[in-house]
Amino acid sequence: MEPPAPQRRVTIVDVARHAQVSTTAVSKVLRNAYGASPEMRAKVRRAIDELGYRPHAGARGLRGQTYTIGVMLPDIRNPFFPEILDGITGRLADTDYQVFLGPGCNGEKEEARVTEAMIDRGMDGLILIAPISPRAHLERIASAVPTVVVGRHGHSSVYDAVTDDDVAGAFLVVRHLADLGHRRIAHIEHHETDPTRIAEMPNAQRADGYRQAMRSLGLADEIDIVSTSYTQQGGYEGAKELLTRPRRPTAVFAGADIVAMGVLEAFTEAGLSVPDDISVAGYDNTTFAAFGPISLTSVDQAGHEIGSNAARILLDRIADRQKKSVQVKLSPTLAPRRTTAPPSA
Amino acid sequence: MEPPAPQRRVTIVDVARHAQVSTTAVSKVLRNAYGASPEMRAKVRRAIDELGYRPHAGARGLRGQTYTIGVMLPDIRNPFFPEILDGITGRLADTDYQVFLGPGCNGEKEEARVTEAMIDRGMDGLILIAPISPRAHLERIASAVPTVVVGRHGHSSVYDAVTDDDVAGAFLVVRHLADLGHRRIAHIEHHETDPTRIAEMPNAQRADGYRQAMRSLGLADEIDIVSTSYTQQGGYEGAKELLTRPRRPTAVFAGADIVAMGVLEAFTEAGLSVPDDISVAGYDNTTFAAFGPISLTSVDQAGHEIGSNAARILLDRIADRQKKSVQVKLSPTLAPRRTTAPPSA
DNA sequence: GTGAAAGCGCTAACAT
DNA sequence: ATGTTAGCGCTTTCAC
Repeated sequence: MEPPAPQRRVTIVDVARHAQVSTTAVSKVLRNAYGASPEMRAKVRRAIDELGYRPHAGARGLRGQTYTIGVMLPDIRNPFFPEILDGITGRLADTDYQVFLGPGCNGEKEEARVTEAMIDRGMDGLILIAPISPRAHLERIASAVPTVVVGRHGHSSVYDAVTDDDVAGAFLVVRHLADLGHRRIAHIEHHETDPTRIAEMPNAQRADGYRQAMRSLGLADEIDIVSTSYTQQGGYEGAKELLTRPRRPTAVFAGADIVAMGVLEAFTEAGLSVPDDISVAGYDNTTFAAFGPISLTSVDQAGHEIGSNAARILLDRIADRQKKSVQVKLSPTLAPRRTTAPPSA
Repeated sequence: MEPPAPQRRVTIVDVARHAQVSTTAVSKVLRNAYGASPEMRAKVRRAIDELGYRPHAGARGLRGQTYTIGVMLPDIRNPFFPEILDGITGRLADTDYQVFLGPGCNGEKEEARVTEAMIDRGMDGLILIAPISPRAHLERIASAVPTVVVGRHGHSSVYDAVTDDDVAGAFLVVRHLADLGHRRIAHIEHHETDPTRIAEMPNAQRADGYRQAMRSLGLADEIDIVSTSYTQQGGYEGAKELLTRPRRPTAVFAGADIVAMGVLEAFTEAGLSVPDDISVAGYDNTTFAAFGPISLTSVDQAGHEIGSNAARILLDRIADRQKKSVQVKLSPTLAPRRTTAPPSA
């Protein structure tokens, strides 16, 4: 009775021996590198299949790459992020790269922990989605590993950036509401404290776009912004506050679908009917917004394209770390639904 | 003008030199291993801080552990999974382990790709949430790396398992509806084809629980199951079919909240009022269900506990790979809301 | 309690 | 085109 041998993993040495070639040859085949004849390639591939060999990423990383891409996103619960993710994995599907996600991070400290963990694991590239860390920190990360930042406006020479045009998105909403006949259009924004970060954050851009749009439509006097947060709770509170106005707005532009959810909840509680008594629009065009019984007018960010662009740019940068940084700004579209209608008055 | 040195990473050798000790000593301190005096520990820790040293996980993995836990989950979009995830990360927060998620996998092939990628990256343990791969494949994975399977019933001697009692959950719903006075209670289940897998899947258990509950309440004649899938589309189609019944059910138990969403959509379209004309209950108690304007009666699976239990058990198994496998079955509770009410007739 | 040295699986530089 | 060899950063014997 032999003790059950703790089955050693098949290594490149086993493959080399089995194929009667050197380990170098195997390595070259694995990486599709120059310097292996077709016959050699065939021989090696056969051996790989027969032995069920799979390279050990950690060992590869010690000298070369790990073929691993890390994606950091702030909150798994936000139904917009899966769209981006699909775009990323779609673009990477027929490459040797494998994607791993960091667990949701809510604060700067969490972001730092996750990005460090990714770097420590030798990941070849990072995609940071809507990070809140200061730009200096992002640049430190990017100088350690190829990095694409998604959802931060502004230009960096160290990292590449993919954004959606949030100003344009806000314009779409305001114009849509104005076209319906609304004048008293209020906005609920995410309160931003950090002065260095403010100009780069999508939420600030949306509020800015709202202001610009209102002015350009001659509605400057009607500008009405409530500052809470991009959460359901924030939407709820913001809506409550808007209901106390002497002249109640006839339409509310929430900075995110999740905020609109809170708004809808508050209005339902207050006995208001949407859109008969008041119109509501969101941002992100989440599945929530698309859900029939809710049918929320929203802005579609083309998350899939954002993701595939980010992945493509990251691969380019991995291939050439010296190349000039790239900025891509995509254009949103409006998804008009049943929560917006002409004002009753 | 020096060319900007491509800043080499700080290694254990740098730390050892800086602290005037051997690399062995540093390694011991890192792993809290036996054989280092308090003074030595202090000295090394100081050097680590001063140099900003962080161990390279890939290199560690070549000999020991990578301090990485992989979590695979079928679909990021399902709002139930983040709860489990929070439970996992919460339990792991003050350990040295870092969690990474595989990107959503929908099929067996995808699951295999992700789990292989995790193993190839030397992950120390895996948590597989609601996997659909055949049991034999799960056991193969588990024999390569410590594994906890979440949401699969049945007992394995190779992997540990954490489940929620789906039969009990179905009972909760049926009893709740019966208590309200319903008799014609229909169920929408996820169609399962694979005969070997069927007994292990939560969806099958829920359908089973529904049948048992109906019988035990003397409603065996009213059993009415529509077989579609656990998607919004599946709920929509299932509801459509139920509406064609000669004697329409007065209540529908959807096997998952996402299914209930589709049911609600179909009923809204058909001009039916919920719960006045017909009651609807879901399963999972997602944020969707809790959302005020929807307010869906649902079953709460205590996702957080599921996650923390899975993480705890995984750590135990990493510590002792020979120990007997463990099964934990948690108990669900009912979250009654506004989509269920006494039947009108 | 401490350190020297071997080696984990792979790639890259350097022969041939 | 192919093979030999050094070494990536760390942990682990095994001496002392």
